[in-house]
Amino acid sequence: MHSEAVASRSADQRDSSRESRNGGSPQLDAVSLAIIQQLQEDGRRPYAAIGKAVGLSEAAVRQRVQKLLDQGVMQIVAVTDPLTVGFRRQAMVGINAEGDVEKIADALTDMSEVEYVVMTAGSFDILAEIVCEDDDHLLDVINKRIRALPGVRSTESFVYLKLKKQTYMWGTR
Amino acid sequence: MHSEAVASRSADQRDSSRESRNGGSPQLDAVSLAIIQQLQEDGRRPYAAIGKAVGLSEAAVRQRVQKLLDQGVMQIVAVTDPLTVGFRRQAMVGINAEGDVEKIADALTDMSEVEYVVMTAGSFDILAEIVCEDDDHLLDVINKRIRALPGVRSTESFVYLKLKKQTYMWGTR
DNA sequence: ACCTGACCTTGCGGATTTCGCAGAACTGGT
DNA sequence: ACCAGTTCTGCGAAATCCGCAAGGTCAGGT
Repeated sequence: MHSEAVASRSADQRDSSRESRNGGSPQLDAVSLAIIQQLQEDGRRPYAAIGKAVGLSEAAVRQRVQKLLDQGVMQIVAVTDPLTVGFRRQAMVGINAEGDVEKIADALTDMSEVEYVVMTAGSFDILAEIVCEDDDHLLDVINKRIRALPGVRSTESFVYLKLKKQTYMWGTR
Repeated sequence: MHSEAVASRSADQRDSSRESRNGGSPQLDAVSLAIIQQLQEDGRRPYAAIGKAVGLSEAAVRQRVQKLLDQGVMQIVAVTDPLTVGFRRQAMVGINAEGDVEKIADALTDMSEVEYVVMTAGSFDILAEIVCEDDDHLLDVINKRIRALPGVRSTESFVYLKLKKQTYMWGTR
């Protein structure tokens, strides 16, 4: 059987006691969490199936998914190993900056070759992942564009040799 | 009109001259590339729409997508900002290792808190992204589990302060 | 030349899913 | 108690998915 979730409907799904636990920006209740979990397993899973799993009607799931998408809380996309798809050079770049670090992060965000930007604590202020087609391109991005940003004190690059794992399944463990 | 893609069908879609350009493992031709691109924009886009965009029938798209999924070339999933979803502590861990580095990478891959593992060239041999619920958990993973792995010489952690960008859109630029 | 295998197309129906909308239910504020 | 805003449910209608069958085309091998 796989319909237990529907059981205690009247017991209130969006459990406000639990919502407060999460300090994130747009509060996510337990049901949305469950929906996201479903879509992390299969981004194309039908709304009806998700509804059955989380104890909601098909229409309700649809609305919530749409809202989560609109709010930018999640996105449903195809992900691949870039190396498989023809991007042979990738690197993580650690950056030391001075001044307005966030502004630099924003500048990196605007670069199409930069796929991932995160501000960190530690010996780097920012970590940025670069995806390029070849060495020339990578060199160009790192030396000409990133190092040229005002406030960038120094950078250190880690060229990817082999991607071993790439998951999107927190909560599903 | 929006049906130009269908025009030169007989001119052969799977253009073998271009396929050879890519050195990846399972050869991806231009059409599959285009399909992936479509699904990177919207993982739920209907097959018919994709077909119209890449110049293939609905059935053909369906078959290819299924194969790409089966082969593990891509996956269609929901991705989120973990911080929004209740995981408050994340970090990138740089690892210096001796001996069989790949074996260590495999060990990391087996840990559920490790979401991303990549072998690199540079002052770290491995970069691993850790996703945890709180500080205790993070500390435990880094100090007790990762540092305990045989062959791990040293580690350096970069705790995430703010995720600025996260894309999956190479090729779509 | 012939055959085989891989892949695509067209067409089809039935099951399933998506989508929009109207009405009911619940929440929080006054 | 009432009202406004939000969320959920229930339903048809339209669109999509899915499996299947009958060719067509092309590349490679014999």
